[in-house]
Amino acid sequence: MGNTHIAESGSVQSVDRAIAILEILAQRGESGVTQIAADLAVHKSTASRLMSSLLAHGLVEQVSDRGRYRLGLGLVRLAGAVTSSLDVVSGSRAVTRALAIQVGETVNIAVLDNNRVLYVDQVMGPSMVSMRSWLGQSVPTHCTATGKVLTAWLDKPSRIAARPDSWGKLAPNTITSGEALEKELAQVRELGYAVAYQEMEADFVAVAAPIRDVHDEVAAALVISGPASRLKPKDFDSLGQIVKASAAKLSGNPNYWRE
Amino acid sequence: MGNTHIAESGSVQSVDRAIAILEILAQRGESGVTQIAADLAVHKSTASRLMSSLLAHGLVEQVSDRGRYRLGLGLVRLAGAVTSSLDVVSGSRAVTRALAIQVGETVNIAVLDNNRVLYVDQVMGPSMVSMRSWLGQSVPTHCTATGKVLTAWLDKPSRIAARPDSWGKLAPNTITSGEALEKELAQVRELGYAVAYQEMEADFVAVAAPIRDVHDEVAAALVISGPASRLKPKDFDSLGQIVKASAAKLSGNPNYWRE
DNA sequence: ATGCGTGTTGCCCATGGCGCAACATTATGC
DNA sequence: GCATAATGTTGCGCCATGGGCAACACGCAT
Repeated sequence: MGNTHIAESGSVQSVDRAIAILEILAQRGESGVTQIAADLAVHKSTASRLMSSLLAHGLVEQVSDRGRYRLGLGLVRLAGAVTSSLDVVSGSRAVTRALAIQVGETVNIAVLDNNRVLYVDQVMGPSMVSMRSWLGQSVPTHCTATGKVLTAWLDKPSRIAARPDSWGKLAPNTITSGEALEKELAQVRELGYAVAYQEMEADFVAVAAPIRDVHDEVAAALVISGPASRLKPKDFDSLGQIVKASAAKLSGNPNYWRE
Repeated sequence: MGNTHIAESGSVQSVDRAIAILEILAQRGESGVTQIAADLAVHKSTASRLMSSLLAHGLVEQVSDRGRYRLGLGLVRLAGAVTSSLDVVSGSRAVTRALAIQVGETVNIAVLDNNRVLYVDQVMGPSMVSMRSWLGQSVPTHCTATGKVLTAWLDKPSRIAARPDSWGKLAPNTITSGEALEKELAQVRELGYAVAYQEMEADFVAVAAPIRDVHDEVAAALVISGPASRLKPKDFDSLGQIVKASAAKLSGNPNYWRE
């Protein structure tokens, strides 16, 4: 995220600055007025007034009087409206709940967002091991089943843009080169689903399939996840077919899964 | 939420307007530029430019070209940073996961927000029936265990301000008068926990206890919930004691659960 | 083909956003 | 305990930006 915003048609500079503050706080956790002013290259009185507006609406809050600021719960309220409207329009939760019951694991929906995976809805399965809140989390594309599904059908320049900055080994089976990833994505296109078997985290397994828009393009990914002790390689193809079937029910929705 | 913003020291009018747009879209689902302009009492070119800034940052998106707007997934990303930081600072998820395992039901944390209950974190239990995403949802105070906990220890004018606008019967046991609610809240203060037994929804039961700040004031509520077929009246007191014990572990955290 | 409504954008000007300076408060070092 | 430094806030005045107007492009209904 660039700190200086190049003026473009129709944008409002002070609104852009206020949103940049939210993005800085999302990355840093907490910041003071002086630090925010430095990041935005504005005077600290400017930063103080922008923070004041965000504070008044609950989008930021002060950690202590005359101290540092952090993101506020007003954002949780607004995000709740987003996830509710995802369901209102697509009816996705009926499908995701049925899938969670059928396979007994956590189910999520994710989209591609700034070349990373963003989890936008979640239904948890009965497992204790998978008690984890993915909603709102952002993860890399190369080591997640959702990321593979969201990128496999992109053109090559776009697939390359979505690759990680570094190929560190995050888990026993992390893909660590562009070549290996291209072969993996070719297989995803052939099978119609993706698997991540202990690639982002040890013991963590996910199976994902594409949710397509009316133009048959991949708009989102439907994914089930759980521990390796329960999701074994011999089951991957049957699970893949099940997830594909559920994702197909969510595909073809006009005016929804658009980026 | 008033549409006209009375200028106050340190606030930035165009930022206030942009946030007001987000709040309108949260309430309405979708809106057009002309409608937003009318709500804000500004020219539609002003509304169009404000929307353009929000669009550029992903806080809104267009449902279709030259059409209506809705809240964007950028808010889900920002909210994810909020719920992650709740855990980072308070370590609440270790406690909420342990509680979910212990009682086998869904666990949530909620705060009082604009005289309503706002769910800010969630761990789901093993039950299929309780598969429901509360995160970001806002519900009334009088018919929820969390709402009773969040309001019981307020002074009387604040308790009255938190009452619903109407006393409609939402479920078999909905409280339908201020007098009955006052008696209920007195009992909550005495027991140290609250129960909602089929009050907001049929078959839905919740047991909540207060999370207190360093000043011993109620900052948030910890709640377990599930269906009436599993959570029976004879169990309420033991469940209440268990939730109180878990809430106590989350209490006394400086600089966190502040409103 | 025409009329209507919506959303966008160039232009210009009035105003609101901003930087400066001063101040209050808190934290830090000695 | 005191002096200094750093942070955040706020009054003031200026000017750069936000915003209204008008014109335009587009989609839809008739």
